[in-house]
Amino acid sequence: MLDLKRIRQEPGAVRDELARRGNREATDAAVDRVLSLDEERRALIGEGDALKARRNAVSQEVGERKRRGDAADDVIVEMRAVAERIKAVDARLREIEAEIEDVLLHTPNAPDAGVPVGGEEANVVVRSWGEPCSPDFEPRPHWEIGAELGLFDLPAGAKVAGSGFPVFTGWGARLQRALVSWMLDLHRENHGYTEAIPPFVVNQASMLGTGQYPKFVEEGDAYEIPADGLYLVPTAEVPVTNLLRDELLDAVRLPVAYVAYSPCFRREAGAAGKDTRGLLRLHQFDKVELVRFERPEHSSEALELLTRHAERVLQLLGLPYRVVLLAAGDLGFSSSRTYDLEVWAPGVGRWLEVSSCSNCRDFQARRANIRFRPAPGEKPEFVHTLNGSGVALPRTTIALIENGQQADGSVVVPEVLRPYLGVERFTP
RNA sequence: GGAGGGUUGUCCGAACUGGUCAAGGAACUCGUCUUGAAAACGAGCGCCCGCAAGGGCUUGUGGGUUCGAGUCCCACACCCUCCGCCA
Repeated sequence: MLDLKRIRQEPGAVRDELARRGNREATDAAVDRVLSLDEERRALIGEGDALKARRNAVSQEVGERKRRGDAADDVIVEMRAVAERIKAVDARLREIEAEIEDVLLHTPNAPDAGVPVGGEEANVVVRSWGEPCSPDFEPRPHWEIGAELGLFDLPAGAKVAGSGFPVFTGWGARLQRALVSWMLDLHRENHGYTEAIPPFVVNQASMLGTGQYPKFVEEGDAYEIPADGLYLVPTAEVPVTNLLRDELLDAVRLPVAYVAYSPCFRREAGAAGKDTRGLLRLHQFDKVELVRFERPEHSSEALELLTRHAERVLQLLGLPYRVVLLAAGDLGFSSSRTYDLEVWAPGVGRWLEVSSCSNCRDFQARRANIRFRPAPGEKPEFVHTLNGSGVALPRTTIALIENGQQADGSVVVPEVLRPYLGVERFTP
């Protein structure tokens, strides 16, 4: 959520920042709406406060008169009218504040200054690692290899739950478990993260805290459990970031860094029929997520650090990848700056997004009310929150299969996973 | 699912039958004192509106009763105890 005070103080700057996302008309309208509502709001506060001051003074007088045994009927009659008026003013004020909140909750984060303007086509590859080379035989797509080696059974998953709910079997299942264990170990031992297993459902306050509510939910992308007011987590970012919701942290506790495994559930309402082949796009998938809470002045460098931590996973797996700085129009709702990690998959002949590392600055912290006291005696400030996949499993699995495939139909297992799996390759 | 108890500020914790500023303490900040510190003492220590003076709000959340609600009523959330059910 953007800072109402800042919108009031520098509306022009806020307009320009938001316009970088590419829909100036809509964002300008939101800012203007907030400004006019805020003006009305402050006028009503003035009126209401004056009435309440009168009420407080008279109530005190009534108390004194009653204690003395005097009558107070005359002012009590006056106060009935004042109380009515206060109720009306407060009711209108609540409406206005709810509307301001509604607009603000639907308004995305402002992109960082260094973020390129434009849509997806304006994304910038900032670096790459490894050679996206194809083998000297015709590489096959992962769904063929997977079926042949019995790594997963998509028709079975479709029967049990529906299309997009995969079933991993045999070495494929063990590979998922190995990847999760190894990634958690890597980030905990080498990168200093605290391991966490969060709830896989969250309440509405949590969805609001990280920015999924209201938009993501309204657009039908979340799995809901109406009977309990819960949602299946679309990413561990939601429960883990909300671990510190409504907390006032000691500055010495920062940074806080969590690595968490969770399955992720997404309805992908807007993406029907797109990239549906094999494991490319799923309704349920596993992910290891990195979440950091930082002092504001450290969040920019923390995003670089967190991105390097995610990259380390791909390097150790030996998968060629590139780092893409997202343009403003391609940014997620809550993010001010995002690096996508895209891994090369020769079988499908494409770069696949396996991680998205974002600095949300104070956008989520303001929604979730996550603060810290910079120094003893100073005012609490909002922390900056960051998150990134470290990394998502299915597309990493695709890359492992398609990059590891051999002419004889076997798939070579990366060295780092061998202690977890006990084999060097998967064979037919 | 049933019964009971609870939720007060950064933390701890009080407030009889509704009528002062939500007592007091701890921590923290500034100041006085001190060679320095501790102790002691004084002030400050949440949010909103306002240039300011000042005013308003804040006892889990949301309603209600009342001139006036931490206090009374209703609903909900969460925590604790017990019963039931159950991995």
